Amino acid sequence: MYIQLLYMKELEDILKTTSEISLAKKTVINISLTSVDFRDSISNVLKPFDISIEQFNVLRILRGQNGNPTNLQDIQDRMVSKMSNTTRLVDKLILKGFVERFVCEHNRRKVEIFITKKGLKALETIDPLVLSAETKLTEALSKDELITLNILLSKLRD
Amino acid sequence: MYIQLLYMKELEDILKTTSEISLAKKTVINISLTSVDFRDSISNVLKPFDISIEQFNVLRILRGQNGNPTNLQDIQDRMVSKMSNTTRLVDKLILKGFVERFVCEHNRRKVEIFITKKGLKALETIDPLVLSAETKLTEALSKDELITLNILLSKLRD
DNA sequence: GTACAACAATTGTATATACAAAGGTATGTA
DNA sequence: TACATACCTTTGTATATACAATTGTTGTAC
Repeated sequence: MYIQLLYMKELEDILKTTSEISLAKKTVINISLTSVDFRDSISNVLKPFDISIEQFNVLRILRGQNGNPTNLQDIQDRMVSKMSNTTRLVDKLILKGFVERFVCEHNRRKVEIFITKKGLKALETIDPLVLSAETKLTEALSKDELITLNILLSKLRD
Repeated sequence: MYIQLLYMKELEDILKTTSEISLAKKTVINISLTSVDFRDSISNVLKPFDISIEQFNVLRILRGQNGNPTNLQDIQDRMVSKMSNTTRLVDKLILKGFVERFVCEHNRRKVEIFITKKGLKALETIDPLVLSAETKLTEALSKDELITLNILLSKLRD
Protein backbone atom coordinates (compact mmCIF):
# COMPACT_ATOMS: atom_id res chain seq x y z
CA MET A 1 0.00 0.00 0.00
CA TYR A 2 0.91 3.61 -0.34
CA ILE A 3 1.81 3.79 3.33
CA GLN A 4 5.06 2.38 2.22
CA LEU A 5 5.83 5.49 0.27
CA LEU A 6 7.02 6.98 3.50
CA TYR A 7 8.09 4.86 6.36
CA MET A 8 6.92 5.48 9.86
CA LYS A 9 9.90 7.32 11.15
CA GLU A 10 9.45 9.85 8.42
CA LEU A 11 5.79 10.23 9.28
CA GLU A 12 6.81 11.31 12.75
CA ASP A 13 9.14 13.90 11.31
CA ILE A 14 6.39 15.27 9.14
CA LEU A 15 4.10 15.54 12.12
CA LYS A 16 6.51 18.08 13.54
CA THR A 17 6.58 20.34 10.52
CA THR A 18 4.06 22.90 9.42
CA SER A 19 4.87 23.43 5.77
CA GLU A 20 2.05 23.00 3.27
CA ILE A 21 3.89 20.33 1.34
CA SER A 22 4.51 18.20 4.37
CA LEU A 23 0.93 18.54 5.39
CA ALA A 24 -0.09 17.14 2.01
CA LYS A 25 2.26 14.22 2.39
CA LYS A 26 1.12 13.59 5.92
CA THR A 27 -2.49 13.56 4.82
CA VAL A 28 -1.87 11.06 2.07
CA ILE A 29 -0.07 8.77 4.47
CA ASN A 30 -2.70 9.16 7.16
CA ILE A 31 -5.50 8.26 4.77
CA SER A 32 -3.62 5.23 3.54
CA LEU A 33 -2.80 3.97 7.01
CA THR A 34 -6.40 4.35 8.10
CA SER A 35 -7.64 2.57 5.03
CA VAL A 36 -5.33 -0.36 5.62
CA ASP A 37 -6.40 -0.57 9.25
CA PHE A 38 -10.04 -0.65 8.22
CA ARG A 39 -9.46 -3.19 5.53
CA ASP A 40 -7.55 -5.45 7.88
CA SER A 41 -10.35 -5.36 10.41
CA ILE A 42 -13.03 -6.22 7.89
CA SER A 43 -10.85 -8.96 6.47
CA ASN A 44 -10.52 -10.48 9.89
CA VAL A 45 -14.28 -10.52 10.29
CA LEU A 46 -14.63 -12.35 7.00
CA LYS A 47 -11.76 -14.75 7.52
CA PRO A 48 -13.70 -17.42 9.48
CA PHE A 49 -16.13 -17.59 6.57
CA ASP A 50 -13.35 -18.17 4.07
CA ILE A 51 -14.44 -15.28 1.93
CA SER A 52 -12.49 -12.25 0.77
CA ILE A 53 -13.69 -8.67 0.96
CA GLU A 54 -14.10 -8.59 -2.79
CA GLN A 55 -16.06 -11.82 -2.86
CA PHE A 56 -18.28 -10.53 -0.06
CA ASN A 57 -19.00 -7.45 -2.06
CA VAL A 58 -19.99 -9.39 -5.13
CA LEU A 59 -22.44 -11.36 -3.01
CA ARG A 60 -23.96 -8.15 -1.68
CA ILE A 61 -24.36 -6.79 -5.17
CA LEU A 62 -26.11 -9.96 -6.29
CA ARG A 63 -28.42 -9.92 -3.31
CA GLY A 64 -29.30 -6.34 -4.15
CA GLN A 65 -30.62 -7.58 -7.48
CA ASN A 66 -33.45 -9.43 -5.71
CA GLY A 67 -33.18 -12.48 -7.87
CA ASN A 68 -32.91 -10.64 -11.17
CA PRO A 69 -30.20 -11.92 -13.50
CA THR A 70 -26.99 -9.99 -13.21
CA ASN A 71 -24.26 -10.12 -15.80
CA LEU A 72 -20.62 -9.47 -15.22
CA GLN A 73 -20.75 -5.89 -16.40
CA ASP A 74 -23.56 -5.07 -14.01
CA ILE A 75 -21.38 -6.34 -11.21
CA GLN A 76 -18.35 -4.57 -12.51
CA ASP A 77 -20.15 -1.25 -12.74
CA ARG A 78 -20.73 -1.38 -9.03
CA MET A 79 -17.21 -2.26 -8.14
CA VAL A 80 -13.99 -0.35 -8.33
CA SER A 81 -11.81 -3.16 -9.51
CA LYS A 82 -11.40 -4.13 -13.10
CA MET A 83 -13.53 -6.42 -15.21
CA SER A 84 -10.66 -8.78 -15.68
CA ASN A 85 -10.92 -9.82 -12.10
CA THR A 86 -14.66 -10.20 -11.84
CA THR A 87 -14.65 -13.39 -13.86
CA ARG A 88 -12.22 -14.90 -11.43
CA LEU A 89 -14.04 -13.63 -8.37
CA VAL A 90 -17.20 -15.29 -9.62
CA ASP A 91 -15.25 -18.47 -10.34
CA LYS A 92 -14.30 -18.66 -6.70
CA LEU A 93 -17.81 -17.97 -5.47
CA ILE A 94 -19.12 -20.74 -7.71
CA LEU A 95 -16.63 -23.16 -6.19
CA LYS A 96 -18.00 -22.24 -2.77
CA GLY A 97 -21.58 -22.74 -3.91
CA PHE A 98 -22.52 -19.12 -3.21
CA VAL A 99 -23.45 -18.19 -6.80
CA GLU A 100 -24.40 -19.81 -10.09
CA ARG A 101 -23.51 -18.79 -13.64
CA PHE A 102 -25.51 -19.33 -16.83
CA VAL A 103 -25.04 -18.18 -20.37
CA CYS A 104 -27.67 -15.57 -21.23
CA GLU A 105 -30.11 -17.04 -23.72
CA HIS A 106 -30.98 -13.76 -25.39
CA ASN A 107 -27.40 -12.70 -25.84
CA ARG A 108 -24.95 -15.50 -25.67
CA ARG A 109 -22.05 -13.13 -25.15
CA LYS A 110 -23.37 -12.38 -21.71
CA VAL A 111 -23.41 -14.53 -18.61
CA GLU A 112 -26.00 -14.28 -15.87
CA ILE A 113 -24.96 -14.65 -12.27
CA PHE A 114 -27.33 -15.55 -9.44
CA ILE A 115 -26.75 -15.79 -5.73
CA THR A 116 -27.74 -19.13 -4.23
CA LYS A 117 -29.65 -19.78 -1.03
CA LYS A 118 -26.38 -20.77 0.55
CA GLY A 119 -24.93 -17.43 -0.50
CA LEU A 120 -27.87 -15.53 0.94
CA LYS A 121 -27.62 -17.41 4.20
CA ALA A 122 -23.92 -16.63 4.46
CA LEU A 123 -24.65 -12.95 3.97
CA GLU A 124 -27.26 -12.97 6.70
CA THR A 125 -24.68 -14.26 9.10
CA ILE A 126 -21.84 -12.02 8.02
CA ASP A 127 -23.63 -8.70 7.52
CA PRO A 128 -24.21 -7.84 11.18
CA LEU A 129 -20.64 -8.78 12.01
CA VAL A 130 -19.28 -6.41 9.39
CA LEU A 131 -21.63 -3.68 10.53
CA SER A 132 -20.45 -4.15 14.06
CA ALA A 133 -16.82 -4.00 12.99
CA GLU A 134 -17.45 -0.77 11.07
CA THR A 135 -19.09 0.79 14.08
CA LYS A 136 -16.22 -0.21 16.30
CA LEU A 137 -13.69 1.17 13.84
CA THR A 138 -15.25 4.61 13.99
CA GLU A 139 -16.33 4.82 17.61
CA ALA A 140 -13.33 6.91 18.57
CA LEU A 141 -15.04 9.85 16.92
CA SER A 142 -18.28 11.53 17.90
CA LYS A 143 -21.13 11.79 15.47
CA ASP A 144 -20.23 15.39 14.71
CA GLU A 145 -16.62 14.49 14.16
CA LEU A 146 -17.59 11.70 11.80
CA ILE A 147 -19.76 14.06 9.84
CA THR A 148 -16.92 16.55 9.60
CA LEU A 149 -14.55 13.80 8.51
CA ASN A 150 -16.91 12.68 5.78
CA ILE A 151 -17.36 16.20 4.52
CA LEU A 152 -13.62 16.72 4.32
CA LEU A 153 -13.11 13.42 2.55
CA SER A 154 -15.84 14.19 0.06
CA LYS A 155 -14.22 17.51 -0.69
CA LEU A 156 -10.93 15.77 -1.32
CA ARG A 157 -12.51 13.38 -3.78
CA ASP A 158 -14.33 15.96 -5.85
CA MET B 1 -10.34 -2.72 -2.07
CA TYR B 2 -12.86 -2.33 0.67
CA ILE B 3 -14.81 0.12 -1.45
CA GLN B 4 -16.26 -2.92 -3.00
CA LEU B 5 -17.90 -3.89 0.26
CA LEU B 6 -20.61 -1.47 -0.67
CA TYR B 7 -21.22 -0.44 -4.18
CA MET B 8 -21.71 3.13 -5.18
CA LYS B 9 -25.46 3.17 -5.34
CA GLU B 10 -25.53 2.07 -1.75
CA LEU B 11 -23.11 4.79 -0.76
CA GLU B 12 -25.56 7.35 -2.05
CA ASP B 13 -28.32 5.80 0.01
CA ILE B 14 -26.20 6.01 3.11
CA LEU B 15 -25.50 9.64 2.46
CA LYS B 16 -29.20 10.29 2.96
CA THR B 17 -29.46 8.59 6.32
CA THR B 18 -28.42 9.84 9.72
CA SER B 19 -28.20 6.69 11.81
CA GLU B 20 -24.97 6.04 13.69
CA ILE B 21 -24.41 2.73 11.97
CA SER B 22 -24.73 4.13 8.50
CA LEU B 23 -22.38 6.92 9.39
CA ALA B 24 -19.81 4.34 10.38
CA LYS B 25 -20.26 2.48 7.13
CA LYS B 26 -20.12 5.64 5.13
CA THR B 27 -16.89 6.67 6.82
CA VAL B 28 -15.22 3.36 6.10
CA ILE B 29 -16.22 3.59 2.45
CA ASN B 30 -15.17 7.20 2.16
CA ILE B 31 -11.73 6.49 3.59
CA SER B 32 -11.25 3.57 1.24
CA LEU B 33 -12.32 5.48 -1.84
CA THR B 34 -10.01 8.35 -0.98
CA SER B 35 -7.13 5.99 -0.37
CA VAL B 36 -7.63 4.32 -3.72
CA ASP B 37 -7.79 7.69 -5.47
CA PHE B 38 -4.54 8.73 -3.86
CA ARG B 39 -2.85 5.49 -4.61
CA ASP B 40 -3.90 5.62 -8.25
CA SER B 41 -2.51 9.11 -8.63
CA ILE B 42 0.84 8.25 -7.14
CA SER B 43 0.99 5.10 -9.24
CA ASN B 44 0.47 7.14 -12.35
CA VAL B 45 3.33 9.43 -11.42
CA LEU B 46 5.61 6.43 -11.00
CA LYS B 47 4.44 4.56 -14.08
CA PRO B 48 6.74 6.27 -16.60
CA PHE B 49 9.67 5.21 -14.45
CA ASP B 50 8.58 1.58 -14.46
CA ILE B 51 8.60 1.40 -10.69
CA SER B 52 5.83 0.42 -8.32
CA ILE B 53 4.84 2.35 -5.21
CA GLU B 54 6.28 -0.36 -3.07
CA GLN B 55 9.57 -0.42 -4.95
CA PHE B 56 9.75 3.35 -4.72
CA ASN B 57 9.31 3.15 -0.99
CA VAL B 58 12.08 0.62 -0.59
CA LEU B 59 14.39 2.95 -2.49
CA ARG B 60 13.46 5.82 -0.19
CA ILE B 61 14.16 3.72 2.86
CA LEU B 62 17.56 2.75 1.52
CA ARG B 63 18.45 6.33 0.71
CA GLY B 64 17.50 7.27 4.25
CA GLN B 65 20.24 4.97 5.46
CA ASN B 66 22.87 7.26 3.97
CA GLY B 67 24.94 4.43 2.61
CA ASN B 68 24.80 2.28 5.71
CA PRO B 69 24.07 -1.38 5.09
CA THR B 70 20.42 -2.23 5.45
CA ASN B 71 19.13 -5.74 5.88
CA LEU B 72 15.72 -7.01 4.94
CA GLN B 73 14.31 -6.70 8.43
CA ASP B 74 15.36 -3.08 8.68
CA ILE B 75 13.44 -2.44 5.49
CA GLN B 76 10.51 -4.50 6.62
CA ASP B 77 10.25 -2.68 9.92
CA ARG B 78 9.63 0.51 8.01
CA MET B 79 7.02 -0.93 5.75
CA VAL B 80 3.53 -2.18 6.35
CA SER B 81 3.64 -5.15 4.07
CA LYS B 82 4.96 -8.50 5.07
CA MET B 83 8.51 -9.75 5.06
CA SER B 84 7.69 -12.39 2.53
CA ASN B 85 7.34 -9.78 -0.11
CA THR B 86 10.41 -7.72 0.67
CA THR B 87 12.71 -10.35 -0.77
CA ARG B 88 10.84 -10.19 -4.04
CA LEU B 89 10.65 -6.42 -4.07
CA VAL B 90 14.41 -6.27 -3.72
CA ASP B 91 14.78 -8.89 -6.45
CA LYS B 92 12.99 -6.58 -8.84
CA LEU B 93 15.00 -3.54 -7.82
CA ILE B 94 18.20 -5.50 -8.41
CA LEU B 95 17.05 -6.37 -11.91
CA LYS B 96 16.58 -2.67 -12.56
CA GLY B 97 20.00 -1.84 -11.20
CA PHE B 98 18.63 0.35 -8.43
CA VAL B 99 19.97 -1.69 -5.51
CA GLU B 100 22.63 -4.29 -4.72
CA ARG B 101 22.46 -7.23 -2.33
CA PHE B 102 25.33 -8.87 -0.41
CA VAL B 103 25.46 -11.50 2.27
CA CYS B 104 26.42 -9.92 5.59
CA GLU B 105 29.92 -11.02 6.56
CA HIS B 106 29.37 -10.75 10.29
CA ASN B 107 26.10 -12.66 10.26
CA ARG B 108 25.66 -14.79 7.24
CA ARG B 109 21.94 -15.13 7.89
CA LYS B 110 21.48 -11.50 7.00
CA VAL B 111 21.69 -9.80 3.65
CA GLU B 112 22.76 -6.22 3.19
CA ILE B 113 21.00 -4.06 0.66
CA PHE B 114 22.47 -0.89 -0.80
CA ILE B 115 20.98 1.67 -3.14
CA THR B 116 23.07 2.29 -6.26
CA LYS B 117 23.93 5.61 -7.86
CA LYS B 118 21.38 4.80 -10.51
CA GLY B 119 18.79 4.29 -7.78
CA LEU B 120 19.66 7.57 -6.13
CA LYS B 121 19.44 9.39 -9.42
CA ALA B 122 16.02 7.91 -10.10
CA LEU B 123 14.80 9.09 -6.70
CA GLU B 124 16.04 12.61 -7.36
CA THR B 125 13.92 12.72 -10.47
CA ILE B 126 10.83 11.10 -9.01
CA ASP B 127 10.67 12.71 -5.57
CA PRO B 128 9.52 16.16 -6.63
CA LEU B 129 6.93 14.65 -8.95
CA VAL B 130 5.44 12.64 -6.11
CA LEU B 131 5.51 15.63 -3.81
CA SER B 132 3.72 17.65 -6.44
CA ALA B 133 1.09 14.96 -6.88
CA GLU B 134 0.50 14.81 -3.14
CA THR B 135 0.05 18.55 -2.96
CA LYS B 136 -2.39 18.48 -5.82
CA LEU B 137 -4.36 15.66 -4.24
CA THR B 138 -4.95 17.69 -1.10
CA GLU B 139 -5.33 21.18 -2.52
CA ALA B 140 -9.13 21.04 -2.31
CA LEU B 141 -8.77 21.58 1.43
CA SER B 142 -7.37 24.58 3.24
CA LYS B 143 -4.49 24.25 5.62
CA ASP B 144 -6.85 24.33 8.60
CA GLU B 145 -9.08 21.72 7.05
CA LEU B 146 -6.12 19.46 6.38
CA ILE B 147 -5.00 19.83 9.96
CA THR B 148 -8.49 18.93 11.16
CA LEU B 149 -8.61 15.97 8.83
CA ASN B 150 -5.30 14.67 10.11
CA ILE B 151 -6.38 15.05 13.70
CA LEU B 152 -9.57 13.10 13.07
CA LEU B 153 -7.68 10.38 11.22
CA SER B 154 -5.15 10.10 14.00
CA LYS B 155 -7.95 9.71 16.52
CA LEU B 156 -9.43 6.93 14.43
CA ARG B 157 -6.18 5.05 14.31
CA ASP B 158 -5.45 5.18 18.04
C1' DG C 1 -24.66 -13.18 -47.19
C1' DT C 2 -20.07 -11.96 -46.14
C1' DA C 3 -16.80 -8.90 -43.93
C1' DC C 4 -15.93 -5.90 -40.37
C1' DA C 5 -16.64 -3.62 -36.15
C1' DA C 6 -18.49 -3.69 -31.56
C1' DC C 7 -19.56 -6.20 -27.57
C1' DA C 8 -19.07 -9.47 -23.38
C1' DA C 9 -16.36 -12.34 -21.17
C1' DT C 10 -12.21 -14.90 -20.54
C1' DT C 11 -7.33 -15.66 -20.30
C1' DG C 12 -2.39 -14.36 -19.70
C1' DT C 13 1.24 -11.82 -17.45
C1' DA C 14 3.33 -8.78 -13.96
C1' DT C 15 2.92 -6.94 -9.53
C1' DA C 16 1.55 -7.00 -4.70
C1' DT C 17 -0.39 -8.94 -0.10
C1' DA C 18 -0.99 -12.57 3.32
C1' DC C 19 0.11 -16.68 5.34
C1' DA C 20 2.71 -20.88 5.90
C1' DA C 21 6.62 -23.73 5.32
C1' DA C 22 11.32 -24.52 4.50
C1' DG C 23 16.30 -23.30 4.13
C1' DG C 24 20.63 -22.07 5.99
C1' DT C 25 23.02 -19.83 9.92
C1' DA C 26 23.99 -18.62 14.68
C1' DT C 27 23.49 -19.30 19.63
C1' DG C 28 22.78 -21.39 24.10
C1' DT C 29 23.04 -25.36 26.86
C1' DA C 30 23.96 -29.92 28.37
C1' DT D 1 30.84 -31.18 20.74
C1' DA D 2 26.04 -32.12 19.88
C1' DC D 3 21.55 -30.75 19.82
C1' DA D 4 17.68 -27.95 20.15
C1' DT D 5 16.22 -23.46 19.43
C1' DA D 6 15.99 -18.99 17.57
C1' DC D 7 17.05 -16.02 13.78
C1' DC D 8 16.99 -14.20 8.91
C1' DT D 9 15.72 -14.95 4.52
C1' DT D 10 13.71 -17.39 0.83
C1' DT D 11 10.15 -19.96 -1.41
C1' DG D 12 5.37 -21.65 -2.31
C1' DT D 13 0.47 -20.96 -2.67
C1' DA D 14 -3.86 -18.33 -2.78
C1' DT D 15 -5.90 -14.04 -3.57
C1' DA D 16 -6.31 -9.52 -5.71
C1' DT D 17 -5.24 -5.47 -9.06
C1' DA D 18 -3.92 -3.66 -13.58
C1' DC D 19 -3.25 -3.98 -18.28
C1' DA D 20 -3.22 -6.36 -22.69
C1' DA D 21 -4.56 -9.87 -25.79
C1' DT D 22 -7.82 -13.29 -27.16
C1' DT D 23 -12.21 -15.84 -27.89
C1' DG D 24 -16.76 -16.09 -29.12
C1' DT D 25 -21.07 -13.61 -30.27
C1' DT D 26 -23.88 -10.02 -32.22
C1' DG D 27 -24.92 -6.25 -35.23
C1' DT D 28 -24.21 -3.66 -39.34
C1' DA D 29 -22.62 -2.08 -43.82
C1' DC D 30 -21.97 -3.34 -48.20
